[in-house]
Amino acid sequence: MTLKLHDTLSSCTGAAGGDGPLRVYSCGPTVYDRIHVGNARPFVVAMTLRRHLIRQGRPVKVVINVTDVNDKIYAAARAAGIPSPDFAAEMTGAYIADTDRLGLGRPDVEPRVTGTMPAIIALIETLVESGHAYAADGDVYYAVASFPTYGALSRQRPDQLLEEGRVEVGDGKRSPLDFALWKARKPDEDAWWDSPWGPGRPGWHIECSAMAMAHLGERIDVHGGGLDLLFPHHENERAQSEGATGEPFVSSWLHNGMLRFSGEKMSKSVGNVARLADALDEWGAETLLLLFARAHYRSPMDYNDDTLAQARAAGDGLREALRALATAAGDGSGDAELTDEARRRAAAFDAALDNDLATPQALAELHQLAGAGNRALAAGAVSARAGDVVRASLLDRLEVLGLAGFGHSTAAPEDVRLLAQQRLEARAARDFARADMLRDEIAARGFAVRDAPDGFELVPTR
RNA sequence: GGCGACGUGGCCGAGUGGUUAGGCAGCGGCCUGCAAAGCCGCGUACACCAGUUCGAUUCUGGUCGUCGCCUCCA
Repeated sequence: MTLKLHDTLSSCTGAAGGDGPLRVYSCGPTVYDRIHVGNARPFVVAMTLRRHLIRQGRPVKVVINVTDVNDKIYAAARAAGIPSPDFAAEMTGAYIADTDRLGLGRPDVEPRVTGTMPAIIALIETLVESGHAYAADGDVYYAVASFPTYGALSRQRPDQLLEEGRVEVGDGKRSPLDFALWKARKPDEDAWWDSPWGPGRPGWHIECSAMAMAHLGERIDVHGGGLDLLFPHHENERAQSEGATGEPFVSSWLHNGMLRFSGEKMSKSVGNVARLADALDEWGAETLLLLFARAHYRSPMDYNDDTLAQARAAGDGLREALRALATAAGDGSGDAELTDEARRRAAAFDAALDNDLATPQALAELHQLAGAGNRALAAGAVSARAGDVVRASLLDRLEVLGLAGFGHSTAAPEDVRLLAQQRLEARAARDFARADMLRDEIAARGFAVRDAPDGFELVPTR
């Protein structure tokens, strides 16, 4: 099985990675605020890829950085009245905590800009020495004209960009297209580092080149991030990295589509954001993960109550199937057919993910298996043993998507069981008014009661 | 204006030159005291206009529309 990914540079879908661990770098957040749901998408994509490969025993190394020095951080810290390093540390902690709640685990390395300063400065020095960069009054700029294929990744033409005249003209810049690798310290900036060019801090793009190379080497397999980072961020990263090494930097540039909120991109600058933590509070990790998985990572996707409710409903179906399989006690006449289908669907799930992380299709395989299980179960044809096998195979793949929690069932507490028992008795006495009242009471305590041949079943609501 | 992505049934979302993706919602039925869950049945969609073809949702050209980037942005 070969992993194929779509590469933005070539706009082709092709084999990703060779021998050795798949080296994946994905642009993480700038921690000037709590992250929103859109910020979580590249994290989910990278971690899904990681989990998919790990489940199959294929080696992978995922690096997602944290940008903890930046203009916006200075500004936000100032507004909050605390030192910017403290502010950045606090927000970094919040980012870790928020993404932890998704239940996808952590990347292998999560480097901070502030912890990578020597590598960043060394990379800038290399670029200066090789003529790709020049110093000017304590700033250092990348000379875009020195990189012939600048614009190839984002399909921008340098002459066209210049014509637009929208690029910022810096004081010491030779060309308006040039961008800062190092920025001299400004008087009100309370975090800075010494460098050959004087005190200051790195520009936005150089950090990612340095961190990727520091942890994955000069050539990496996959570089991910939001489509909105394509230009200028990734274009500049490519120019820096390849300028420094003279070699191709990335085999597959992976760009995820934007989340749309009310028809527009969810973005802090637009102001239409839903914080990840709030979304998790309201909908839970599983519904959010399912929402992401239901759309291909490159497609734009709508984030709203309707799409979330649909994701939740789809999840409920899988949850039900798992619950039912756990209670299988049939004659086993359908075992062979069902376990065979489970094998086929599981393989198809893997193949779908190998095909440019086609999560909607992968999910469809699971839904089909769930349906097959329900049908066989309804026919009383599934033995307890086969039920377990199929259930385990379903959970095994759901785990890749972070959805193994669908298999957990909350046992009803004693008081709820007592109410259900009383309802059973009321029904036996044909006191249906009382039975319905007890059902409402049970519902108020978070459980749905279902009649079963041998009594009742209590299922947690949500 | 430049560059790019995309337009599939009520919604989400695969896919293919001629044969049912799947899910959710909806309707009818089975089951149930009523439900819930599950099962059975039901929708012939592919933006528009031309062209190629025996045949196009799938190929070609054009039109329209949506979104993104071109500026901090996942």
